[in-house]
Amino acid sequence: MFAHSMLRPISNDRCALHSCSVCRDASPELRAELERLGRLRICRRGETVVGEEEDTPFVGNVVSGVLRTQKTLHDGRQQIVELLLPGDMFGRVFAHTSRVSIEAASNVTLCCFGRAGFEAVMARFPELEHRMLLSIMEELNAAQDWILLLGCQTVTERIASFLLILRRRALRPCAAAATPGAFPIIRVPICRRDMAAYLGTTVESISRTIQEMARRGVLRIIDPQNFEILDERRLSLLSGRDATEKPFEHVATRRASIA
Amino acid sequence: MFAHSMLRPISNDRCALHSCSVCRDASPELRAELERLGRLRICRRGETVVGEEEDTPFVGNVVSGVLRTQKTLHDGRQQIVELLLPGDMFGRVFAHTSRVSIEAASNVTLCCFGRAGFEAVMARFPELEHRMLLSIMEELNAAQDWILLLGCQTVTERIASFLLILRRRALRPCAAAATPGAFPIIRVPICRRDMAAYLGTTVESISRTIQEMARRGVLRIIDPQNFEILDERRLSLLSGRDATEKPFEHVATRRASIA
DNA sequence: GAAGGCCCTTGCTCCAGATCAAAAGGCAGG
DNA sequence: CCTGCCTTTTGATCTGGAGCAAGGGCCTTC
Repeated sequence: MFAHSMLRPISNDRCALHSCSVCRDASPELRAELERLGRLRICRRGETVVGEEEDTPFVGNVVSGVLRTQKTLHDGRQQIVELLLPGDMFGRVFAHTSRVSIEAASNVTLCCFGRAGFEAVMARFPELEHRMLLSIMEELNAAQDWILLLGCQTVTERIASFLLILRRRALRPCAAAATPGAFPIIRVPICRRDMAAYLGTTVESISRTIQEMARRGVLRIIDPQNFEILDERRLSLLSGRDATEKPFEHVATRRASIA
Repeated sequence: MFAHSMLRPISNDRCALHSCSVCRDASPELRAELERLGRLRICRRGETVVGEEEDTPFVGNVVSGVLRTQKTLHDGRQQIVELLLPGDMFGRVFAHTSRVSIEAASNVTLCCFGRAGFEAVMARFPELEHRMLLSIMEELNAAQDWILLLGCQTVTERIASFLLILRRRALRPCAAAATPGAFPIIRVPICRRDMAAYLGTTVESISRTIQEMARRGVLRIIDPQNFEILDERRLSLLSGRDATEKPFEHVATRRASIA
């Protein structure tokens, strides 16, 4: 029987992340160091990489697939706090116990670094520590954006925002190479249940809202995980984040104003 | 007429934060450096320290009072993303434009550092950069905790959690000195409108919920900003975060289970 | 000391979205 | 191929909390 996850050293042509993760722009010495430390690991969908309140033996980045980091209340309610796509880092340096559980939302390939080893490299390469600082600041920006989304946007706005975020990610240089020419198609890499846990709503509401968007001609449902964007302008308006939308003068409320 | 905010150098006995902010445990040289760079600034309630999408000329920490960092949607809906209490840092190093607006939720005293100057000190003192990394990681933890709160907790749970967080902050060593012996009293340093914008709800819901808690004997309302905790155990249960609460086996839903 | 603004509270109404229920399709394992 | 499980969708119902309105108290400004 195989171990339920496999570890192996990174051979030069394995980790395709050199151009878009911690390794990007790293000096040759640092890159060599990281390559020596890194181990590829494959996890199947549903597998837990790090448990909540558990020790975090390693950090790393996602090579392919999607990780979810989530928190669970004692009565079982769950909230996905972050989705980690290829190129994103997972795990926290200097943090002995994880404040979230990290699970595979799809089959994933990870590039893992032992936490102690990684910290040692950080101590020797200030450029790495600096890069980590910037990376965590970016993560904080995203988290604060999510707070806005959960705190005062409707389910429709959340879903539209989510689709647009996925789209922007897919159009980023290093990801675009992976899905060439698929311009108006958005691929949602997670199931409805995970979408619900991420967006702070339920599978039923998501299903209804997306079907409604399709009826209104905003998008076409190719299959439950793939949509063709028919009217990006309108999707952007639905997201409530459109910059061209004129500010209203009336008193702000918690709910969206009637569109 | 006075400038609407005043700047002055920190004299040795002015900034009381040596023991609990960036300065804590700083080497004497670093501390001297920061003291030379720091300027005290006083802002009145409602004043904007840094506007959304504006340039951030400085970073710093809160000496007294409360700052709120908030985001605004184009139709005017607002969400407070963070409350910064004495000892907390505001502003982002290396970030040229702010992603939030930073405003005084009460009269505040700030200790400000020019951003460029602070970054220069960081470059010379790795211990400072490291401390910043840890500080931002802590901020990220708090933000992710807030995502859980907004994503799947009821208004009652949010309020109870908020009160308990304030309580824990007030009991922390360096803050406790400021309010000695005030054990069962929670002071809420912000108005209902800010509470609502922070907790993702409305002033009416907050008012009703707190009154209900008082009717049930969980707390006593001394005045709208001061509460005496009568039953901490029950408050903790209401927060939905009590560790002793037994996990249910039934299917988890988005709503709280009937208590 | 009068006026205007906030701030907080409370009653009433209404609705977005959660919950409950059920059915159909797909996939993995035996 | 059958069985069981999971995913997605759709319909029907219910409710937590938002919206609206109004009243009283306090503070600041003129």
